[in-house]
Amino acid sequence: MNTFLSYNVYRSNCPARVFFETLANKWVLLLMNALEHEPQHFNLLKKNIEGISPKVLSQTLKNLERDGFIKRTVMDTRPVRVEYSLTPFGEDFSKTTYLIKNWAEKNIDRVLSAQQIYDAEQFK
Amino acid sequence: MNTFLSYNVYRSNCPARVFFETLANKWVLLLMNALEHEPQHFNLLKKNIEGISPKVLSQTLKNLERDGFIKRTVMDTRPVRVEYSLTPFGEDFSKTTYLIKNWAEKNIDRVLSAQQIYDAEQFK
DNA sequence: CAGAATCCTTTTGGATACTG
DNA sequence: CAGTATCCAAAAGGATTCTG
Repeated sequence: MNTFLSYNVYRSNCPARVFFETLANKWVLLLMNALEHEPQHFNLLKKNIEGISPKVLSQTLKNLERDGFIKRTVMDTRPVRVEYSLTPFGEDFSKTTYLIKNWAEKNIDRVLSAQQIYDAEQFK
Repeated sequence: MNTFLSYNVYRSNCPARVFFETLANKWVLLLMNALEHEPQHFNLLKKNIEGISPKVLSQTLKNLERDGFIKRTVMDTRPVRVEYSLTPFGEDFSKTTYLIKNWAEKNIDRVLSAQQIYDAEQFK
């Protein structure tokens, strides 16, 4: 069945690598975080995640649904409303994505000053 | 100085968002993990991270050095050897990147079966 | 060995208009 | 409202060759 003794993201055609590459995407990570603990509708997500186009939002949601992270619920209203929420599996993963988001927000100041120092050094 | 009351990755021109987008990259994440606890030379990294080209490896290393994650040490030998290692700041971040890598390797089986179920459902 | 340079392919994404 | 479709621009990446 599976020819890999164990999964390894460093191997270019390991399934874990392929999957890992789909996760290493800004829209995926932002979306997972945006949905943490609060289901949202399509247009709300589009508004909350600044800069995402309907096309990209749509395809990213579809992929995450396929991977089992997101549940798509069509509301029986006119006009139709569609609610996106995390599955328990998605909730689990979002704990990890949150850490990256959080780390970035917490450490950006330090990165910015490292960049300034580096750039000044190059200029000399 | 800084016009942002607080950093927020959901705002498209917040510095934290810009930085976050540089992190949401497969080569960055793989590289950070590859260097965890073991400094390596250029060609060793190239060998260990399957599929990375010298061009991409070089530019990714340079960016990570600029951000303060990586230290580049030129060895005084012939021919020259260059050692890449994580800074303490990089070590800290690598703890987070490790969690993603680890999560992917641990949960890939579940994702693969979710995909199969989803695809079968679409086919009906 | 470490990496720069070049050129070219592929992927990703953005804008916009349109539909059930 | 929740998308899809189209077309196009931009960015990322790959292969290869070359040099100090």
